[in-house]
Amino acid sequence: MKIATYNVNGVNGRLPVLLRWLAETAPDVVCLQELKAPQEKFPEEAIKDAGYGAIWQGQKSWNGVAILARNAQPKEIRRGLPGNADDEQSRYIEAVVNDIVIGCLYLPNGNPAPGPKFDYKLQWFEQFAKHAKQLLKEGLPVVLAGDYNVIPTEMDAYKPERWVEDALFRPESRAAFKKLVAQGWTDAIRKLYPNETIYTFWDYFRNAYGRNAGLRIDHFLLSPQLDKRLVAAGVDHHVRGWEKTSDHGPVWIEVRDE
DNA sequence: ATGTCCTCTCTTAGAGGA
Repeated sequence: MKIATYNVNGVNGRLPVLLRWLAETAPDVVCLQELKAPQEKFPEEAIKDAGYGAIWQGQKSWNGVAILARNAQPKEIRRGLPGNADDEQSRYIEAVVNDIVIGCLYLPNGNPAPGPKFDYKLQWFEQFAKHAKQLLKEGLPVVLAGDYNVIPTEMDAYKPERWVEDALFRPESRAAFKKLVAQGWTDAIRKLYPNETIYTFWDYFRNAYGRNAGLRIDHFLLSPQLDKRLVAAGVDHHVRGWEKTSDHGPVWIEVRDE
């Protein structure tokens, strides 16, 4: 079973790219972020015609998350984080597909830092970590997939020294990610590729993709019950080279069926 | 500082966000 995450950067603006990638790689589950579309403008029909059931939480202009399942309907567990009821930003949605709990997240960017946006990032992170801990306690196969907006280590940035003041790489962000993983999660990409340079995002500026000046900020965290089933992972980085493409590439893992 | 590209609006240019 192949599970993917993809920050599409506008689900309608990128629809041809999304559909082309779905047809080419046929992932079983897809977590999408940055829909940038209100609830009623999600391209439900086109995605259904491509063979995918979907649940989504939209928002005008910004954010927005969705879970797609091939030839199936994701069974929704929740939208929004528990304890975050007054959060107006659509950043989390959770469903069960094939007995696997799929948490799809779009963690706040947090720039400029320091400032209120960075405070919001850290507060959201804390709420998310609290929920993640609860999920671990349930002992189920769980994947938390999405755009974490965190560069975990120096290995994960083309020029880490350029990012030290940035909300994606500040010590507080890295520490929050590290603390989350330490609850008992496995960073799937890093587990399978402990020493390789792997990027999931390339800025639109300065030909970043052409120079492979990227960042690794889209992650899969696996609970122990899913980690033991992990067989492969990768980045469909060629998609980042397509016309009218997102600044992120799709990232995927493959897990054994049980 | 800059670069690019998305979406929305007091819309066809500019603002805000990433």
